Amino acid sequence: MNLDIKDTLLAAIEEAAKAAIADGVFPEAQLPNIILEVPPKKEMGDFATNFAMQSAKAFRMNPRKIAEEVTGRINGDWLERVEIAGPGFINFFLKANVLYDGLKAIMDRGESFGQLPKKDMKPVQVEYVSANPTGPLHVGHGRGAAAGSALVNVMRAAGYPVTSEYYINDAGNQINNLALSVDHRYLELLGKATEDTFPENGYHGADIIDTAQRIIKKDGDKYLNMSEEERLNIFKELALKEKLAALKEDLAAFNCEFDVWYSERTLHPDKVKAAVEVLQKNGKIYEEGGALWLKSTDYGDDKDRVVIRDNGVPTYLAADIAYHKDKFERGFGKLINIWGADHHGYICRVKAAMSALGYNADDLDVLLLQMVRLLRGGELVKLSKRTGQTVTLAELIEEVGTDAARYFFIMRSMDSQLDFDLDLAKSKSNENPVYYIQYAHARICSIFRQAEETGLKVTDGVDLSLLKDETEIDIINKLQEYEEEIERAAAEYAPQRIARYAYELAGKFHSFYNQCRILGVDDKLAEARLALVTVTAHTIRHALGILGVSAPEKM
RNA sequence: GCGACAGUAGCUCAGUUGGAUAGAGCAACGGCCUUCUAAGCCGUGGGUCGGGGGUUCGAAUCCCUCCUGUCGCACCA
Repeated sequence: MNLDIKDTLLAAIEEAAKAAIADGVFPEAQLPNIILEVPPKKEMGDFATNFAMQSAKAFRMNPRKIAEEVTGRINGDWLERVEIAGPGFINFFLKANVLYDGLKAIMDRGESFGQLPKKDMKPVQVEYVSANPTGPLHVGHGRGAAAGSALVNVMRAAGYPVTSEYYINDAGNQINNLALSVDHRYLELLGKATEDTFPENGYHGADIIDTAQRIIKKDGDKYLNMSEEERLNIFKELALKEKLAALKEDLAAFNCEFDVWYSERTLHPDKVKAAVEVLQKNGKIYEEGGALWLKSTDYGDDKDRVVIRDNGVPTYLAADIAYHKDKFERGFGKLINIWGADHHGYICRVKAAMSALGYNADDLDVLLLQMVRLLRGGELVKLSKRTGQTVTLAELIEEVGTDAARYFFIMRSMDSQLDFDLDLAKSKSNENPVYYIQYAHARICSIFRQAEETGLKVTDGVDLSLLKDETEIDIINKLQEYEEEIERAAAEYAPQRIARYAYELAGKFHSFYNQCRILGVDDKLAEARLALVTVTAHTIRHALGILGVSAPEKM
């Protein structure tokens, strides 16, 4: 509910409790943290607190007795009445004008409703997707893309200073394997190699063959005359450029924008070297078997980890340590990484490295995204990275659309496995939650169009107290919760809360729509209702915007 | 073996700073379109919150233990 009235109420409870202590009714004791909640039933009032039960032990008193003493000391012109219920809940019933004042306050916010004040804090970085540029994004990356961008959006709405970043793994073995794969396909297409000699760690995707074909179309067989090394270097850069461009295109089509594209290559060799030197200086590196090891076991890891191989080449971890060190050096106070759950074993060693560098490992939060399984016709779709048998994000968007795909990815909490039902996502039916929300928005927009024709509009003198229907009250209450929901979703890194909120708000609107008419009723009432749905449409649009889902005006 | 995450209605899932009679969608059943979009609304039925212990006024929620599922446990990334 409305944050102001909540603060007023909290203060009133605290004051009442302190007054009771001053009166000698309660013993001197530390007051518990007072919690206000919206009760599950309307008969339980607009707000409730379990303060009496919380403090029963400290006061050594019966909770109901405590509740009586507190309620006897609370009054305010915003309060209709107070009741004590159950084991000692205190239920507050607010005067109706509080509700209408709250709605008026939202109306006055206009387009800014849903945008919380900027927080005064060090910038936060969210790094997500960061898939290797060795092939197209698949559905698993899609979940990361949807969850990450929604998290960025909701944190920005909550006022956090957020920078989004994509780490491009454009150095290391996988890029060499990419070059080898393209090269082999190139030779194959020119009849100089056969499938059975395909590189062992090569990429089998059809996109690699496409790349080779494009090379031939453009330059023919001219690369056959070069040394293999020369050719591989050219193919490497060419393929990398192409894969990266495709990746950016896929993400843009999926409503994901990144502030920074960070190249791993810029870490080599200086920043990697510098990071290792700091670790050495801190005594967290030792040599064994010709390799340099990080003493990650000092920080709870199962075993120590190699950072520089015996051949002198840094491991992936070494680059990652340098990368995260660089993030902190860029001034971020909080780092959030979104990783696939299959990388969870990696968390401990990276955090260990941060501690070993002298940073606070708690300033790095790694969010794990559980796996996605695809269902079609009730059957599991078999996927294999090894053979290139995947469903790409582009194919998914093609099949079900960005809106449905994003909503489905976001609506489940990150740590639940997701069964993505392709048939459900593309069904234009009442089984599909994303359409349910969009439909509510489209219905309101339809009303706007007709209201305009009849000349109905909201004026400064609108009388909101005419909104007395239960479905109207429900919507107003729900609207009041929106910014608190944004705050929680951001603090808990839980964008799925916004998906659910949008669904629930849409549901309240649909109930209202079937219960009450806007056009054709008394002018003053029509105006009040138009005001109500105007704010509702804005809020749905805002929530969908956080989710990266469109809010169509017609369906 | 170790670890992360899950186990809640027939199905898919909400609900973790401990709170009132555990919620929603789908599926099932019964109603609502001469009026602003029926992609909608209203109603009915449906549960040993994986099992067992513990903590306390109170546990789906916290602790211990066991069972089941998924994913990991490289000088790969």
